[in-house]
Formats: sequence, C-alpha cells, structure tokens
Amino acid sequence: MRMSDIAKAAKISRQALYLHFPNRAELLVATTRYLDELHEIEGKLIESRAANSGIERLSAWINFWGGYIPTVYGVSKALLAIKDSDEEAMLAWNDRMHAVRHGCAAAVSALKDDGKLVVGLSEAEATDFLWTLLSVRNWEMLRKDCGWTQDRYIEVMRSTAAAALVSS
Amino acid sequence: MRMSDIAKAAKISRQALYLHFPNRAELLVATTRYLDELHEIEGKLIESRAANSGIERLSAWINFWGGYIPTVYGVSKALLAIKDSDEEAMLAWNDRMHAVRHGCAAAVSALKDDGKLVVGLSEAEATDFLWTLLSVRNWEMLRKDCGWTQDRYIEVMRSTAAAALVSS
DNA sequence: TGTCAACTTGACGCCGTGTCAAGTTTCGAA
DNA sequence: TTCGAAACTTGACACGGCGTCAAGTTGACA
Repeated sequence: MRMSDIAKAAKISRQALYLHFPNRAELLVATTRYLDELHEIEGKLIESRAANSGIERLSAWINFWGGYIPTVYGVSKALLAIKDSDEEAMLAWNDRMHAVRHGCAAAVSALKDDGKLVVGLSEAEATDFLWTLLSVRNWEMLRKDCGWTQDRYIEVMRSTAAAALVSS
Repeated sequence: MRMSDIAKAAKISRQALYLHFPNRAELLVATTRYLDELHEIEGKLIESRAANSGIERLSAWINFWGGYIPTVYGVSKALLAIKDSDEEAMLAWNDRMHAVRHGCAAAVSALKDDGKLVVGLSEAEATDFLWTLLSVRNWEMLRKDCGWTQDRYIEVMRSTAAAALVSS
C-alpha cells in the first residue's frame, strides 16, 4: 500500500496527503489512533478490568485484544514493515506495543494476586511470554498461514495461555 | 544491510556481487543454505530423532531449533523483511518454514503416539501452535525486546510448550 | 470582490536495486 | 611466453517509492 494508493482511495492527489500527514509513518500512526477512537478502545479496556478472578481476567484480556487484532492488522503490518528503517515508526510501534504489554501485565498480576501464577516464571517473564504469544505476528501466522478461524484462534490462545501460566 | 554493505564486507565491488547472485533474495537464500551446510544441520536433525518418548523428542526439538535460531537470525530477518514484496524471497522463506514445521509435526506426532497429546487440540493444530511458538519473530521478541538470555529462552519454551501440548 | 485555505499538476532529488558497457587484472593452458 | 577466458573494476543509467517544491486553480465566506 503506497502513498499513491492511499491518495487514490481517498480521491485526493498524492501531494495533498502531505498537506495532512508529514510522512508515511505519521499517517499510519494517526490511522491507528483513529481506529482506537472509532472502536472506543479505552472503554472496552476498562470493562475487561471488571473481571473477578485472575483467570477470568486473563480470559477477558485475550478475548479483547485477540478480538481487536483483526481491525488493526492492516495498519499494524504496515507499521511493522517500516519500523526497522524508520525511527518514528519504530517509536510509534513501541508505544503501541507498550500498551498491549500493559494489558498482559495486568492479567498476569491478577493471576499472581490469586496465587495462581505458575511456578517457574517470574511475573515479568510471564508478562513477556503472554505479550509474545498474543503478538500480531502470531495472530497472522495462525490465521493467515495456518488458516485458523478467528474463534479457534481465541479459544486456543485462551487454553494454551492458561496451561502455560496458571498453576494447577 | 544493503547490497553495497555486503560488497564492502566481501571486499568486492557491488557489481561483482551480481556476478555471483542474480539478486538480493537469492543471495540471502544461498547464505541460509551455506549456514545449514556449515553447521551440518541434516546430521543434527537426525540425532534429535533418536529420542525415545514424545516428551523427550519435543524437548530435543526445541533445544535444536531454538539453539539454531541465533545463527540464522540475521539472514532470516532480512528474508522476512523482503518476503512481502519479493516473490522469490517469499517462496524461499516458505520453503524454509516448511522444514521447521516438519520438525514440529514430528515432535507432535511422537507425543500423540505416546497418548500424551493434550485433549482439545488436533495434531495439526498442535503443530501450528508449536510452529508459531518457535518462530524467529518470537525468539526476537523475547531475546531482543524483553532481554531474555538464550538459555532462559530455551528453558521457558520447553516448559510452556510442554504445559500447552502435553496432557497431564 | 478580494482573500485564504485546500487542493491541483508537474516537476525534482534521494536512495536502493538491478542492468549495461567498456576497460583491467589474474591465471592457467598451449 | 603469450594468449584467451574468467573474474573483476569503474562509471553510468533506469526504475520505483518517498518526500519536497513551485506555481496555478477552486471554492467558501467576510
């Protein structure tokens, strides 16, 4: 998806795009912010915090984030593709990923409070692991390369995350 | 890492590179093949098949592949970066990933033969999951972004893969 | 009617890949 | 010892995509 493609889709000249966004990276960042707003992400995040037990909270978090990935997949992939060559894209991506990590940390913390965090992993390690498990790349691999359905993705992520992180 | 960087490192002109490799994709592919040869991958793969139980085999496979990722990380990342725009790089990458998937499938199959594959996942799904878990991207996230040591990476992958895939 | 912002067309520079042409070095076989 | 082919060099060029610039057009509205 080149700048000229976006301009064409917006029925605008390529140059007019640069009147609104200084460069490709900021356009993509603005798009993610717009999507977040459109889907009222903040509100839904707060809802997911209402879960009682750590286990429920882990489940709710996976439902939420796993369910949101499809809507940000396109722009995430574009951001991901340029983040190694574009400093600003890198910062924007890290910022975004930091927010996701925070959600993972909250779920892990709730688990720990319940005394249900698996032995053998520190809280930080469990957070790292969950964050990695729920990455956009993994979603892409399972849904696109392996042909999983969205529902199956959520189910399996829930069950495997529980198996890996919840003490039995 | 541009073609000119590679040429400089090889103490050769950029154009001379094109006398040996038709394009960037084939250079990267040839490099992975060379690395495989250098590390006698085939032989080590056969060794890992000697494990007795499915559980041991899963462990051996994670040790092997997880331990090999660091040596192919650089070139894998380069291949990964261009695979969305270069048809040939895409094919080469898929070919490579197919081989890794095969290793995952063998471990899952051995688990199944022992009656130790977790209920709730088909053999194909378990293979998909393991393959995704052991992706180069996940290794990168945990080692580079999260700062894990290589040893810890292997340990956690072994324990979480076992938790997610082995029935208790 | 005049002004200003939003937009247009059309050009350009930069950078990295890949291509081409023409000349030079190296080296082994006759 | 010389000749020829292979490997390499320098220096140029086209192409695609991003970002920039200049100059002209449109349209709203005071």
